[in-house]
Amino acid sequence: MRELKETLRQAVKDLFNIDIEPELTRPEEQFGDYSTNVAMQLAAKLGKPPREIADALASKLQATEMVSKTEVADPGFINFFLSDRVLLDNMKRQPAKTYEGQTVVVEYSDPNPFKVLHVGHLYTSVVGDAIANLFEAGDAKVARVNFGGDVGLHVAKTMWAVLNELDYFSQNEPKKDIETIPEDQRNTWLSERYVEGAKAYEENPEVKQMIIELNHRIYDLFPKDSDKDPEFGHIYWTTRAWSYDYFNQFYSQIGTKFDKYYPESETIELGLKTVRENIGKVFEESNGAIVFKGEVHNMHTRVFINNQGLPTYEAKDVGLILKKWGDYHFDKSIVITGNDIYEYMQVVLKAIEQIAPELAQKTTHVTHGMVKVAGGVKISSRLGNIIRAEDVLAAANDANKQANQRENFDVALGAVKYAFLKNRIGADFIFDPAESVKLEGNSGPYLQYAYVRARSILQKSSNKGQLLDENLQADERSLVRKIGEFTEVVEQATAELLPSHICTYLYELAQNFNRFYEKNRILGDEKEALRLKLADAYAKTLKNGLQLLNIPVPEKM
RNA sequence: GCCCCCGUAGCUCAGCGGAUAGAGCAUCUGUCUUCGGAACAGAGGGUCGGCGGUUCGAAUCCGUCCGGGGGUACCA
Repeated sequence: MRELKETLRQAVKDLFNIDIEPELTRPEEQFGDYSTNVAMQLAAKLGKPPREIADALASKLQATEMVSKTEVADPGFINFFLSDRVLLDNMKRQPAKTYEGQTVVVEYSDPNPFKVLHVGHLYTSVVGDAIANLFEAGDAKVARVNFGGDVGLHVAKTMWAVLNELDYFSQNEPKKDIETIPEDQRNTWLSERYVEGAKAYEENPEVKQMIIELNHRIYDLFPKDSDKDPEFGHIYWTTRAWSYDYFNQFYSQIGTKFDKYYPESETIELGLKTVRENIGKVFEESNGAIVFKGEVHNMHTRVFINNQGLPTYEAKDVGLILKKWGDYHFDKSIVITGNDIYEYMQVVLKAIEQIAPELAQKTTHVTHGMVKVAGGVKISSRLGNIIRAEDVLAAANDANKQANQRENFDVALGAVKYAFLKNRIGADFIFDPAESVKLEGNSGPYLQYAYVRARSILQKSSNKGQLLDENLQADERSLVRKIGEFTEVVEQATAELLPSHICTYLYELAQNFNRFYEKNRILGDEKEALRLKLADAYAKTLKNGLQLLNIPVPEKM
């Protein structure tokens, strides 16, 4: 409420000749629509009791068009009650265009080709989508990007097992053709190879050596040229394509769409070049490797180029940040990852800060916790004791089907997404697929259903509703007040990078409406016109909010 | 050892400097032949991990201790 803040600032200036930035908060409903603590802040400065200051300010602010009532409460809160007119107008507000003209790059999900998508990928995809959407709501130009390791030791491990499976290490001729793997099994088959390769790498020194050599051979395929190492190249490029197909298919299933994939292979050249150019300035040689000494910055040392001359993840990340900059010239770059790589990223960003300070300064690293699945989802030991992303969705879908004797993937997906999003980003949390689809209480389906109900009422009437009657009764007023908070919540969620605020708000909003709806008629009531308008504003807000979270909004369930 | 994150009701989590600490689930009690009840109303249940400090005011900020998780040179 910019206007109210201005009025307040002016009043403080007039009365006490002090310039302050007054704080306006949303108090509990009983206390009013907005509240300020300026009197407490000024008390020490003025040497007066806060209550006295509050009284003076309140009487000065008594009668304005916006505010119908001002109250002072102990120890010195000033509470403002908005007029019904203003409250009704607030329902029409749009989120502030805080990021107009800005470009925001959001990187998330980041699965590695040749490996399986697990719950963690599902989680960061959901959270990343929501954060990206929030910035779009603030009018930013948003690029959703995805970084993944198509080169590196994990790929070499997979390729070893692939070659082994295709008889490349035996005397048998001819070798098996990669294309003979049935299409619907390809991705699982490939993920199993990774687990196999990783195991062999640990257990068999001979294999370990082969894998290390394969790693070089993979790097040597780049830059891409179909004539390089043709037989091996064919297998690599074919299986790599399988992985990206699988990713795209999965993302489309959950309604995610990336603007750009950054395979690690595309960041190597720039990463290596940048690190090498800065040896002696930022990086130094140590035991044959190129490292960044973090200790002077109260961090730890990390290797950027290993003693075989290959880039580690660190050098690739340097390349990635520079690539992103070249592609987007972003105002803000957000990278969402698990909190296990917090310290790692601190070091990388510190290194980049020495090379391109403005890029480090524009980058925000959001770290999230681990999703611990409570039960009801199978754990795949063949794929390395992980919970696959697709199994989580399947479990939610089954639970929903059982509870409702009917399949509706939108509901299952909404349940999972909401269960993920309602938690504050940061700490580990437990996800219970059965609980999330229960459709009661604070859940995605509750909100979807709330929307469906409201739409159903609206569709029964040809009356579009009107705001003729501006005398709101208590529960009408409460609903209007809540709807009007939406844009503020969106702005806060964006600024704090916390979509969970939207979840909390939407649930409170739906409860508010359900309470109203329980006690009052809409259709056929003498206040039908007003109430239809409220129901319409409510439904639209609910839909906007769910769409911001990228949760499906079905019209019927 | 050093660094980072987490510890709020039986369980899962909100709240992150303000007014009696909130919700969902679970337990118990009501409403109820619905504008779609996947709802609504109510009850019980809390040393906000412990101890200090800062502040008019601390679950929230700082210090310290305890408990859990993660990171700490050629993995990502």
